[in-house]
Amino acid sequence: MENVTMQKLVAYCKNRGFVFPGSEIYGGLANTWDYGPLGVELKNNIKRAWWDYFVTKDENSYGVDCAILMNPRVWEASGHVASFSDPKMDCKNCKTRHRADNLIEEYNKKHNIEMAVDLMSKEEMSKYIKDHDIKCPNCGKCDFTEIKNFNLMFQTKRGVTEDSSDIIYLRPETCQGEYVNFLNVQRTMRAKIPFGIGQIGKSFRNEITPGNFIFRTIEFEQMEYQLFCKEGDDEKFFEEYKHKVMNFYKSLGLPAEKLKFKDHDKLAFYAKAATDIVFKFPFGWEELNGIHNRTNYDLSRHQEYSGKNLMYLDPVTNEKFIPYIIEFSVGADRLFLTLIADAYTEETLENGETRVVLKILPKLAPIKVAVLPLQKNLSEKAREIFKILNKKFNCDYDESGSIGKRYRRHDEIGTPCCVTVDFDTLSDNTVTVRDRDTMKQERIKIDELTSYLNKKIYSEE
RNA sequence: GCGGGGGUGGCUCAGUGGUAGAGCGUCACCUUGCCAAGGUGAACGUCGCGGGUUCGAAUCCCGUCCUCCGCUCCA
Repeated sequence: MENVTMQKLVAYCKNRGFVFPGSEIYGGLANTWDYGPLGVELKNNIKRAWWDYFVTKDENSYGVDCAILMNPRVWEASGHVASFSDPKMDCKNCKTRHRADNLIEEYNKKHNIEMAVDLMSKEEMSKYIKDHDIKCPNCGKCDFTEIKNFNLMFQTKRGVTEDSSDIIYLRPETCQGEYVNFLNVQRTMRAKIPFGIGQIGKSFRNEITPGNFIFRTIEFEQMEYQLFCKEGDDEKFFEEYKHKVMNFYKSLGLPAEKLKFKDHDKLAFYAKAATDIVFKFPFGWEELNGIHNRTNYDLSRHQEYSGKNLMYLDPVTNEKFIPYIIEFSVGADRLFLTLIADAYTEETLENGETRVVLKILPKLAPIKVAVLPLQKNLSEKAREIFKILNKKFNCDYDESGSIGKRYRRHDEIGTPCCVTVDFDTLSDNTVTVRDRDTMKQERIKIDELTSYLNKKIYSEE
């Protein structure tokens, strides 16, 4: 169980209908993945659990669902246009990669030259490097490839004519939608600070090196939450939410020993404090969830760039101020991987055989109940029961193969309960309910089946 | 982006220039009274894609895409 490899997880996800490589029949498209029939159920359950926990069941939280395409000025205000794009080039001699602007700045510093490197075009930078014989810091040769701009934001064009002024971006994070709607939410919900806005939606990043299956992809779904609070309360809420978020992951069944906090060594320019919750993936401890104290940077910038007043008026004290923001963010895809990696289990049975079990929390399981006739000539009764249960639960009906084989099939995809119909069912209206984890069986009356399963699948304790 | 390995039925792979294979899985029928039993039969491949060499290419050459490992990168 400890040595589950990524290779195994990818194969499992593909073979069982959780996740397929994107555009597979055309040879694929790197770092895109499609969720299959079981995957989409699991992912929806994960999103629902997050939404319930942070938005629906929190009195001071509101949800939004914002447009992926936003006015390009948003990304100028956020800093993405300026700092999400790097001029990169490779040394032809030693094959290392460098940022052209950094090399020029270092050179200028050494030679006491003052100039605005930010304003140089890539052609100018190339020429400058050649003219001044700026050398590769790794091997000492001056022999570079052309400079390429790596902009981590995907661009597209609005309008039918191709004009550079029509460039718009696919959002690289969802939170700007919450910021620009801060006043709309506050006004319409008559919200008082502190309050929060949550959003689940797709984001896009032209990552240079994505990888590790769905851990880092160029298109991904974020679940982000912004708490708006008063300056001075920010540190208190930062601490409070760190633990609230950690408790959420534990409530999904993730073990404490595979989760820990990790403070950032260096902070992003907008942040006052940043802590990650990291998870022990098969490829090491990596970020699952980020928590940031973004100060009033975002709303201040939007106030500056939009020219609109984004001050909050405290109705009690009549103070006016720009709220501080505590943000936490997790990828739905990354949480999906986390849960699958943790739940995937290969178990050795008493008879020496192994079974694969997806030990996922029942409420997250893609299929809740499987209805299985012991033999095919019991299918009429079994289908009757299936029809009753399928109104309430995501159910599967399976009559092919031996009963043991069908149990194993459902263990493998995490189905918490199997309902087996046998000949006694015809006379006494009871069925066998078999538990995924313990493999134990109970005899339950059909009348009581729905409430029995409901309790077993959705009870929190 | 760089270096190296790889791409053949759904999966794991064999096949070094001469009629595309195996195991597992899937489906049908038989059998089967609770934890991957067995039998019979069937379906599924333009060998990643494009071009070239050749009488003939899964096999040799070129390009390209995808993938794995390492580096680089990841406000």
